[in-house]
Amino acid sequence: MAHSHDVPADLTRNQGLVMGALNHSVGPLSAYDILDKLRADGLRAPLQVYRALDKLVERGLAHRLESLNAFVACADEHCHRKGLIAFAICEGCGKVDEFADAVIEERLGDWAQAKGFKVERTTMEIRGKCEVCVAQAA
Amino acid sequence: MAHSHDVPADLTRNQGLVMGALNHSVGPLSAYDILDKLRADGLRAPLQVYRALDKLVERGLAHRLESLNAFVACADEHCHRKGLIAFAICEGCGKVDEFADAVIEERLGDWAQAKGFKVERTTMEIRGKCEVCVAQAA
DNA sequence: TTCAATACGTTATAGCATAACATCGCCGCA
DNA sequence: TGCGGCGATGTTATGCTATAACGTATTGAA
Ligand SMILES: [Zn+2]
Ligand SMILES: [Zn+2]
Ligand SMILES: [Zn+2]
Ligand SMILES: [Zn+2]
Repeated sequence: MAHSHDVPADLTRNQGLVMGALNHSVGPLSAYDILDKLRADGLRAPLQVYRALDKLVERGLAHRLESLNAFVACADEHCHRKGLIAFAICEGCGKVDEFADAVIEERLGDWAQAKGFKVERTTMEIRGKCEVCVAQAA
Repeated sequence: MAHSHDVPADLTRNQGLVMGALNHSVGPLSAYDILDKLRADGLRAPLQVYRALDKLVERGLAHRLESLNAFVACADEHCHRKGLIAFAICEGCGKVDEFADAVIEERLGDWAQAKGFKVERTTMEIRGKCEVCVAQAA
């Protein structure tokens, strides 16, 4: 879960706190999870967290996992250069693996072009068990 | 929005009502949307809708769109034979196009095998504008 | 008939997200 | 220096999404 500690310095206080919470978590956190972790730092209302998350997601420092209603720190410094990002979410340990695949993206582009569909955003989330958890279950 | 009217006959009353609501909608419906449409038929509580939806999704007659917290009728009679299904959701008119792509699925399988990840379920949702809505915007 | 499985109905509650409004601090500019 | 815009913040209230917990009813075998 390589989390990048070289966080941009121009984050606001709340943004920094939220980013820190995400960076120090092994798995995704809901906005309310984050809020609970940050009450000691003075945060009190969900909106404070949501507003920070909006900015972080906008800047590509964090991602929203639609299928979990939760958020993770971006694990790939350069993911904003890539188009489609996929997430593999382990139901066992909660870890999230982030990856990009040019072939899938191209294939999707082909489909869109054929249909005249203008893609604005794609979410791809794979649920299952990671290697470690598969081994443990056996 | 080809909705299949040859719905299985063994649905329960509530399941049938919910399926009907989905079939007659041009776009996705939230559970609460469905509830409102079915109050006249006697449904009163969210749980009645959610329980029906669970069964319908389980049988592949409906799909849940994670990025919308909403549900659509399955548009492809044979989609349960296919693996990965993708949804293209138009932000303009709300229509949803359901399709399967073997290449994407294979590519995903390759990634999973390389990583030792055991895939259980995949959601792929593309947000954007359909051909009609793109034309209108121009 | 008896039992188990499934569906149903109802109330209450938990979890996720945003509206609306006031305030504050920063920075560019008259 | 003082004004004014803008973005971030703080706070309260509210709305939307989903499930827990309980009891009843129906069905369909053994
Ligand atoms: Zn990323
Ligand atoms: Zn795992
Ligand atoms: Zn389908
Ligand atoms: Zn459209």
